[in-house]
Formats: sequence, structure tokens, C-alpha cells
Amino acid sequence: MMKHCGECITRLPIFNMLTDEQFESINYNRCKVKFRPGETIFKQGTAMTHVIIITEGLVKIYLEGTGSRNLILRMARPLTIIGGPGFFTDFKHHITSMAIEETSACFIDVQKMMELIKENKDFAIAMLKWVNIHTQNNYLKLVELTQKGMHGRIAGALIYLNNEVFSGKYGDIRIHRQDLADLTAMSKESAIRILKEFKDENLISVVGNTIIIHDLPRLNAINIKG
Amino acid sequence: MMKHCGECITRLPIFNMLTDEQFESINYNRCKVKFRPGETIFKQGTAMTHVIIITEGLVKIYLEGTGSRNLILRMARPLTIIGGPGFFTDFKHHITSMAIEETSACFIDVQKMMELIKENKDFAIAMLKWVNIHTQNNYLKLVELTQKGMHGRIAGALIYLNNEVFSGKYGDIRIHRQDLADLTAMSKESAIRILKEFKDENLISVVGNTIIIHDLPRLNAINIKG
DNA sequence: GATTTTTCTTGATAAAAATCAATAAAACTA
DNA sequence: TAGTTTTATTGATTTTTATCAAGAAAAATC
Repeated sequence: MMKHCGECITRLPIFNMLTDEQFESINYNRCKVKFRPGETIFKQGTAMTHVIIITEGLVKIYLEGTGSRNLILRMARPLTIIGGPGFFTDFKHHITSMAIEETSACFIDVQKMMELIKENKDFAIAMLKWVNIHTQNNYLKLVELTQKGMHGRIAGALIYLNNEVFSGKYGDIRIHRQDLADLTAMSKESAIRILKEFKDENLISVVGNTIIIHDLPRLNAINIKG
Repeated sequence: MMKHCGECITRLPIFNMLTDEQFESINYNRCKVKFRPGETIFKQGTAMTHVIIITEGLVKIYLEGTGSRNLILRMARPLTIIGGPGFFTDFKHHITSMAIEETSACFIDVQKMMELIKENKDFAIAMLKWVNIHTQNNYLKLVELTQKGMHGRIAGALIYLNNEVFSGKYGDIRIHRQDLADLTAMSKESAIRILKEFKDENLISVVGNTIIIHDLPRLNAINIKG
């Protein structure tokens, strides 16, 4: 009866090291919320009172830049924690997260999380590890976006979407042109043009917002060579 | 006699929460090393056996990208820890650090650091905070480099160098053209041209590798508007 | 189902930025 | 100091990428 939150917290490796009591402390007053596509979950700049765990759906996590330009850092599927670098610093959200598909999320109190980090070293280390892996991704992203041409960036984004976001049970890639542009730091028109080139060369097929990769090896080659 | 390492560890806030015993455990077999300009301290991809604390000089921290292109993440002065996201993950260096000026650094054993993190919650939290602040900087960098034009990026870099790297006792900005290019993700030639424009408009003066900012407000304006 | 709104597409054009090449100036080395 | 290497500069050119505008298609709304 203790760990009744099977969908949510128990399956996340990062919570494995909690005692029953500790687990219950964050489980007690958490709440589950549903979001429709297009709804904002966290907004960059607001107070970070909670972190969430995605339990269903798909979320995009992005930076709001200058002049309504966004930069998508990643897409998140269940089971992912969405927190951010506000932890132990300014307790603000530094990212905006928005539901792309119908999404459910568990809200967990940040105060409770902090207590656990202070109480439980293994949990603290797991958090540190988690943050460091994100830093590694950010480093890759920095190089990707500043040193590769548009073709390489689109190829990279498609591979990412294929392997990590729409893999297995999630079916074909479904993404808006603007999101693909925000993921690759280019204009929407440029993204469209390159998508069309890839289609004309039979690397992919495109029907509406659905993209199917036909020639992953060649896409990989484009991704690597830039 | 315990905390004889006044130059190095004691002045770093992150070590404040250590007990004398804990402090001594990392102080015991640390070693201080000197580097000449151009010498590599850590190399991306190698095993992370130590972290360092810069005690003298100036270091550039960068990502080695594709085809000998580098991206400078930041410059580090005393007293800065240089570690990286290999901590608790793959224990490899994900950044390269190279001395720009004559530099001294204390090498601290990573195993010892890890023991301390496990022993001392406050230290673990300080680390978490430290990593999060870096993530915030990486986010800013991502937006800066993907959404701003070259003029804005050079202006931003000059302001950064002026306010955070060559402030106070460190004198005027001294930087190679290639480093300025690697800091702003553009070609060396482009960096040179924009520098010349800024000089022609009396925003800065340039003599060799020395840059003096004359019109910070206008540089700020360029930085903000992109 | 008609209308409105949003998203997508395409072409033309302009702007931004990289590359190439050749020289000049500095810094280093023997 | 002479020679060598590295770094900086400049102009010409090409490539890359964004912007603008107008129309088509799709999706949402009434």
C-alpha cells in the first residue's frame, strides 16, 4: 500500500535509493496533472516550486530566446524528471516545457526534494549524476549547433527523434516544422527546404507532420560530415 | 598548521563546509603544477583522475569540435575549480583546458572528492549548486551563439572578457584573434573584421592583442540588440 | 459545412558569414 | 640578427542562411 504510485515514481531509477519513509514523504502530497498539446507546464522565469515527472505523453523543453525565437533542448517522454538548473541556485525555471501530445505529469514539491537530497547521499549523488549527463548533452548541442551546417543539423535531429523520441512503441516521427526548426536553430523555411531535399533523395518520406526514415546510414553520414 | 594551503583550497567557498579532517584528506596528497601558455592541462576524452583548482594565471576551457574547430566555453581565473560533467558518470574529461597565461593549478584526487561528497551533504549540495550555475551559463551560451549575429556575439564576448576575465587587477583585455573567434563561434577572419569595425567606430581601441573598451554603453546596446 | 486561423510551401531576394588567397606583421628560434 | 614560424590582415568570392511575400493546404472553430 505504500508504493501505490507505480506509474510514476517507483519506476524511476533515481528514486530507487529512497527508504519507504522518504519515498512516502514526496509521494504524500504530490499531484498528477493532465496537459493538452500546446499547454505550458513550466514557464521560463517563474518560481520553481515543483519539479515534475512525465508519466504519459510527450513534452518539449526549450529556451525562450530573443524575439520569440525558441531553442528546443530536448523532448521528454515518460519517465523523465523535468527540473532545471534553478535547484539550489535561484529556484527559478530556466526552461519552458510544453506538452506536445496529451501529457500527464506528477508534480513533486521542491522543498521535499531538497530535504531528501540533504538526508540521502545516494539520492544526492544520483541527482549530481543526472545533472552531469545533461551537461554532457548541452556540450554536444553547443558543438552541433555552432559547427555543423543545416543539412547535418536536420539529419542529427531526425536521428535523435527516431532513436530517442519516437522509438519502439511510439511509432513514426511526428513533429511540426517550427519545432524541427527550433530543434536545429534555423528558420522554419530552411528546415522545410532541407526536409524536402531529403525527401527528394529518398532518405525519408514525409506525409503531413509524419516523417519516416528510409536510409538511416546515409542520414548518419550526413549527420557526421556536417 | 592544518590549513597551510592558504593560496588554494581554503579561500574557495565550496570548501568552507568541510571539517578539518575532511579538508586534510584532500589537502594531503594534492600537488601543485605550473603550466606555460599553450600547455594543455586536461584533454577532452582522457580519464578524469583529478580536478584542479586554478591558483594563478588564466585558463581557457573549450570543447574540441569537428575538424579542429574549438568552442571556448569560458576562461577561468583563480580561484576556480575545473572539473566537468564526467563526475559520477563516465569519469572522463568532456572539456579541454589550456593555459593562456603562466598558470598554477592544484590537482585534487577525484576519488577523494567523491568520498567527501558522500560524507558531507553540504559539500554535495555545494557541488550541485555549482553544476547548476554552469548549466545556466550553458543555456545562455546556447541562445547567445544560435540567435545573435556576429556583432552582438563579439560585443558580448568583449563585455564578458572586460567584466569577468580582465577586470580589476588583471588590466586590459588580452586575447588572440583565434580565441575570440572560438569564443563567439565564428571564423577568425570574421572576428577580425568586426573588431576592426568596432575600432573604426571608436567603441574600442586595439593594439596587438590588447583591447580597451571605450564605449561600454554602446557595446552593451549592440550586445542586446543582437 | 463554411469560415477563420494556423501551418506549410515555394520562389525571389537580401543578408550574413565562411572560405580562399596573398600579404604583412609579430613572435619565436637558432 | 637572420631566418622561420605563427599570427594577423585584407580583398575578392562563394556559400550559407534568413527574410519577405504570396499562395496552398491543413486544422480548428463556429
